[in-house]
Amino acid sequence: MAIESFNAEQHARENLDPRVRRSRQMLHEAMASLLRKKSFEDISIQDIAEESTLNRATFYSHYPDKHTLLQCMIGSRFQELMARREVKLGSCEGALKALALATCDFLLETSRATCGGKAQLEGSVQAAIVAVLRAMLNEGLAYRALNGTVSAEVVTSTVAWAIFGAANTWVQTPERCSAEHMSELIDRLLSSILHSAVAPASNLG
Amino acid sequence: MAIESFNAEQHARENLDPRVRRSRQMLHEAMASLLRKKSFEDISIQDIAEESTLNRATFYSHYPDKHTLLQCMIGSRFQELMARREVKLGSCEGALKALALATCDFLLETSRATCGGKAQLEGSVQAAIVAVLRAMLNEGLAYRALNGTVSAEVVTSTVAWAIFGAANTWVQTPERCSAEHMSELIDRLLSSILHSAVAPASNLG
DNA sequence: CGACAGATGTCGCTTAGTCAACAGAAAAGG
DNA sequence: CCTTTTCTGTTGACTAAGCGACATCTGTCG
Repeated sequence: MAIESFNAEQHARENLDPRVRRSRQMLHEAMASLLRKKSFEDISIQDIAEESTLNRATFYSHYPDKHTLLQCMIGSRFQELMARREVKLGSCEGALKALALATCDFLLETSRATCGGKAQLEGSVQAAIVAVLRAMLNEGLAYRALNGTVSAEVVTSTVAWAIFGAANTWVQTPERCSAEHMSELIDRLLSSILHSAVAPASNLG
Repeated sequence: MAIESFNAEQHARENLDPRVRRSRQMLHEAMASLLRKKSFEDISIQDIAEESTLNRATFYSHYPDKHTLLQCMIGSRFQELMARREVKLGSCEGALKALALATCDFLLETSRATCGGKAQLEGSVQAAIVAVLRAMLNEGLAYRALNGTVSAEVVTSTVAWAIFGAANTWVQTPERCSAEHMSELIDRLLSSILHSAVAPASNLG
């Protein structure tokens, strides 16, 4: 239920009843707001209903539980950040670095906006972030000629998790370097992996 | 239709369907937002519908026209300002001045948040503001012994319009004094009128 | 002048959200 | 331990909002 509902939420983002868009938006905001006050496991469905001013039954008509809500919230906010920065892999050079930078910024901001400070992210949340990264990487590769040595899915999955892993340990490092510097580092580490998937003629920054 | 619907909106503010509250809130915000971009007469119902992300039919189920919406918006925002400042005529001393100050601040802020800058207020809008003033003055007098020389309604109406008149010309004065000073002035001008309605023993600041 | 694009109210049908009530699963606590 | 309370999912009846369509009523242009 988790990933499917998240994807459904994202893909049909346009032609979607304004009411459900609003309700989900309100549930997202309620969750974000509550996370500033208490830890995730202390948040009840009732809390979410009250904070969002929506009825409890309405919550259940959108999400089966609070984990799924959190996952969808993270995914959609991460995606919004990407959209705001207009991060697109179409424009080769520096795209990978931009992706890494966005991930670093997002994780840092998320951990700051959370009650526990740097509370370890839920497993499902990690998956949500990686899902966005994978989708973007896949889209980036879609327009390129591939050499069939490895499946594109494997490559993008590898790179996506690698970005997440790097960024995640980075935010949890007490004395960390700048996000800018970190993303530069990630770019250098991973660009070769990405190149290994595309045909020699094609070029990916 | 105008005043009645406004009052209905205010009085039943608590036990009111959340959906209705939300929709009206969104319509208010849409109107306020549009007023920053264009003048009132250039705003169409469709504009309001689009800006609020509500359906055009939904607008008509709340307000008969944009004039009524504007009026309700002004009234409710003015009332909110009062509530925020906890202006209450129960606490005698300085209450009238606080009322005047709130009115000055509100009119100034409203004219600033309007496209035309200092565009003359609609007649219905003036009535909305005065209605709030009158209601507060009436409530303030309700707990006091009155000498029957003049009806309380006449007094509060007089004072309310006087406050509005003073504040309104004040905001339209290019080189005006501070709102603080102006409200002090209004207080001195009008407090005697208010006193004329209450019994000698009672005291109203 | 008519043609035409756009705004206005209004209507019927569909769907989302509200609300009260329910039974069952945890916690709390004496 | 058993009671009491709180949270949880779920249901069904009711109401608000969405949507498309329609007949107007503008204003504008050739």
